[in-house]
Amino acid sequence: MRKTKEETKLTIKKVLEIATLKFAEDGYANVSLEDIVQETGLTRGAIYHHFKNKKGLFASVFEEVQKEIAQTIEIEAMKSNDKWIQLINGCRAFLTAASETAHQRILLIDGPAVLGWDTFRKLDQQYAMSGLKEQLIIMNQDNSIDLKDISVEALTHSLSGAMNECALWITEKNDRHIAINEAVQVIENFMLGWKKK
Amino acid sequence: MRKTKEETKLTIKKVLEIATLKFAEDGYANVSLEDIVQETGLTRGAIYHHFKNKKGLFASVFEEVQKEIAQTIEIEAMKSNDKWIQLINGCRAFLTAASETAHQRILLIDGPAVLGWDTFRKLDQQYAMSGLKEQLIIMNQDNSIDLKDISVEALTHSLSGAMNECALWITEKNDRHIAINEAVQVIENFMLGWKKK
DNA sequence: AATTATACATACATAACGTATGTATAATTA
DNA sequence: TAATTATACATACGTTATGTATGTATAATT
Repeated sequence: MRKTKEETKLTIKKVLEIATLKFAEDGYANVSLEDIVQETGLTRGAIYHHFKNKKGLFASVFEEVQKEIAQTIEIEAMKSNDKWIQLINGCRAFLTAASETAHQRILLIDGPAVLGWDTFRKLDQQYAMSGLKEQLIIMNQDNSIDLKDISVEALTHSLSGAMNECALWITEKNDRHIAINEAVQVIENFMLGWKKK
Repeated sequence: MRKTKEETKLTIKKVLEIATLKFAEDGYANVSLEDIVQETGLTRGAIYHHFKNKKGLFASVFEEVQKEIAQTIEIEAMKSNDKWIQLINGCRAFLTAASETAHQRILLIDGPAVLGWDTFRKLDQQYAMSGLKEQLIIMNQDNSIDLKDISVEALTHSLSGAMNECALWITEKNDRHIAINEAVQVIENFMLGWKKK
């Protein structure tokens, strides 16, 4: 009955993939472990062996999605050397990724509710917001922007919140491309006040 | 066993009050109807008589909290005749109310997850965001601001999202007063680009 | 005065979570 | 390589929470 380490990795991956799909489609509360069990062809025992409980499984799923998006952003942002363009491109990449992926329900809706605000914040900080904050600090230091007496933390949270909400808004628009542009334009205008020309 | 209409009103009010407290403290998922039943001294039957189910009870609670905050904002905003000051005061009032009330978990965290994004958005639109959007449109028309080619919708969502996130951030800071000021400053700066001098 | 509607209570069916335990076999050690 | 141990699951069960069906007393209505 015991599987090889390679096989084990595969089963975990399989569970995560299916759980991600189900959670994204139906929402955490509407997915029972039994659903996941059936689609994976495993049993409850298997899942409880690899994950602490339903919430633990969700946490793993959440982190995976988070990582994936963070990577996408990093890649897109780094396509330019201009710090300002990096910022804007990063924002666009987030809006695109977070609104297109079927995973946004996991990331933005169920995430905070299931994990709790503090846990969510820690993870969001680790993967998503730290990058944004650092970028702002760097830009402030090398004079790409001048934040003056503005609180970087408040600014970071404001931008992050604005983009999270926009991602959800974009998803329900029929022409996502237009909506993304509109959102990026707003975000860029938000920052324009601090831009050093 | 049957109560008079007055008494009925009171029981409903009692259930709502206790449910609000419990949901705010422990979160929707961690509150069982049994908890509420015990604290109200009623039975499950009573609750299912007045509300469709647990989610329905939460929806009622959510709407109450929403209404309450909307009122506070309206009152604060209308203390000035200057449209710009109305906007900023409204934002400050929201940040204050949504971060100080113990109800923010209901409003910002559980709300979207339990009700679903679309329902949440509809209610949020009805009570919170419509006011903001209207204010922006009015200001744009009477030349308090000039939004140019910016999408009002995208702007509204951005501001709303920024403030929601800030409200949560403010709550976990030890000096809320300072944090509120920092957040208001950011929001005001966001809008400054469009302000007609 | 008779009827009806309603504000609950009680009892039960169902579903979902989580835990305890068992087992086969891969991995490790002797 | 034989013996031991650790682990990847499966099975079975206990518990809890939701929701539904039904009963009953009494306020409201006719």
